[in-house]
Amino acid sequence: MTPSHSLLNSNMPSGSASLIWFRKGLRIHDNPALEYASRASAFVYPLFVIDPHYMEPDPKAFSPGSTRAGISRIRFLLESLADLDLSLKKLGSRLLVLKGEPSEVLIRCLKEWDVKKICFEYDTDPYYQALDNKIKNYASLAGIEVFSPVSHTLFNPADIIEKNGGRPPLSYQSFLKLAGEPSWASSPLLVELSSVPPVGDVASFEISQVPTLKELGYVQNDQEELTPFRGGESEALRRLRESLSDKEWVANFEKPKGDPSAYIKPATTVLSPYLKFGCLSSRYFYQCLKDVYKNVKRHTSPPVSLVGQLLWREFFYTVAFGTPNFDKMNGNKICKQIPWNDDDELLAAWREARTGYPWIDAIMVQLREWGWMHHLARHCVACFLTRGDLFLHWEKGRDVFERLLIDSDWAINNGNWLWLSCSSFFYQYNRIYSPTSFGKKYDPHGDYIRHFLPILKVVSHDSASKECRRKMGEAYALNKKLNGVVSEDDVKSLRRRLDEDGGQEARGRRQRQKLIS
DNA sequence: TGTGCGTTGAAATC
DNA sequence: GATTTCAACGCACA
Repeated sequence: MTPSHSLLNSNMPSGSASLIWFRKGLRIHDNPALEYASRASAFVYPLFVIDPHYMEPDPKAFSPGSTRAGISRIRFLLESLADLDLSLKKLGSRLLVLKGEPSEVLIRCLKEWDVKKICFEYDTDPYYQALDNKIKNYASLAGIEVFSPVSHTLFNPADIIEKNGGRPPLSYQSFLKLAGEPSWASSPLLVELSSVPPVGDVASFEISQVPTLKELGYVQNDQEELTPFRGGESEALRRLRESLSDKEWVANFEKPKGDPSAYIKPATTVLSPYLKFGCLSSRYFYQCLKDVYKNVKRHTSPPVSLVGQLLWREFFYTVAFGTPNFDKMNGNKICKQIPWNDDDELLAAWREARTGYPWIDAIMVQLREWGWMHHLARHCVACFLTRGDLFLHWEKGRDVFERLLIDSDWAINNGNWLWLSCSSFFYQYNRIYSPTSFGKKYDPHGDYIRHFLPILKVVSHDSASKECRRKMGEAYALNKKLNGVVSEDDVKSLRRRLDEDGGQEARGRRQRQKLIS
C-alpha cells in the first residue's frame, strides 16, 4: 500500500548498476526515480517495456488500435518515448526499449545486468499495483533495493485516506480540507539533472529503437484522422509555457465558463494528456500556477481555478485508490445500483456518432479524431448515453472513452462516469444536459458541428442531388440499352462502377475540404 | 428529523 | 448577461 523508499546503500561501490523503469513519468524534469537511479551508480539502464497486452494491434477492435488503446493514444505514447530518448541522449544516456510481459522482462533484466537498485514511479492504478508487487517481491528476495517514489500526483492518496480514518473523502470540499497544501509546496523541486551515468552492457538483449506505428504492425489509413496533439515532454513544456504566458487568463480561469465548442483555440490548457503520461509533472505545473498567482492582484480558486483542476485529479486518484471495484457497478460500495438497459445497437449508434443529434454526434467525432474534447462536451455525451437519454450502462461509455481518449486516465475516467451517470458523487438526476439547447448556447451557428461531423452524414443537397441524378441517368441509360431486361449481375456491376467514381469524388471533396480548413 | 450543501441544468425573466 | 424559478437528489451533520 505504501511506497517503499529505502535509503540503505546510498553509497554504492563504483561499478554498481541501477535500472529506471519508465511507465508513466515520461520526463526528465521533476523525476525523483531517475534522479535517485543516477545517484552513486556507475551505470544506469533506462528501460521502457512494450507490453503486447497494451500495444499489439487488434484488427477486431471497433476502432484502429490495440485491444486497449486507440491508435491516437499509441502514437502519442510513441512520440513521448522518442522525445524521452532524445533528452536522455543529451544527458549521455538513451532509452532502452524491450518487448514482452513486463514482469518477465524486468526480472530477466535485473538478473542479466546485475542491477543493485531498481527505481520506478509509484503508481496507484490496479494494473500497476499488481505488477509492481511482483517486482518488489522479486527484488526483496534477490536483495535488490527498490525506490518507488510518489511523483505522479501532488499528494500520496494513501496519506489522505489515512487522515480521514481509512476512508477516502467523497466530496471535493472534504478532500480540500484534508489535503491542505502539499508538503513540498514551498520547497524547490529537484534540480535539473546535468547528466545521467552511461548505459552498461546490455548482455544478450536485443534492444530496439523507439518503434514507429508501422514497426508495431499498425496499418495506417490515409483517410484516418489522428489527434493533432503531439506527445512528449518537450511539447508538454512548450504548451505549458504558452498557457502560462497569459497571466490574466491563468488568474481568471473558471472551468464552467469555458466554451466546449471552441476548437481552434480550446478553452482549456489541453495539458491533460501530458499529465496522464507524466510528460508534465503535476507538481511542477502546480508550482508554476502558484508563481503566477503570487504576481497578480486577484485570482480564482478551487474548484473552478486551474489549481482546482489539478486538485480534481487528486480527488479522483484518492477515491479510486481507496474504493474496491471502483471501475464497476457491482461490488462498488459508493456506486448506486441502477438497472441500466443493454442495447448494443444504441451503444453502437452513440459510439459511431449517429444518434441523430448533431451536437452529440459532433462531440463523438471529435473524440474519435482528436482523442480529446472539452470537459463539458464529455458531460453532454456521457449524460446522453446514461441517465439523460439512452439509459445505457456507464461502464460501456467508460470503455469507449478509455480506448479513444489520449488523456484517458483510469481514476479520472471512471470517476467522471460515476459522476455523470449519477451513480456516485453527484445525485441530481433531474438536471439533464439537453442534446440540443446546451450545444446551441455555445455553438449557435453550428461551426463546431460542421467542423466535426463527417461531410457525408450532413447531406449537402446540392452535391448529393447532383450525384443522385448522375446515378439515375446511368441506370436509365443501361435499362434503355438492354431494353428493360437487366440482370442482377448488370445491376451489381453498375453499382460497382458508380461507387468507384463516386468514391473518388468523395475523396477529392475531403481533400479539398482539408485544404480549406 | 430537519437543514444546508453540492465544480458547471433549463427555461423564464429581467 | 445575470438572476430567479422550477423541481429536487443523497449525504453529512446537528
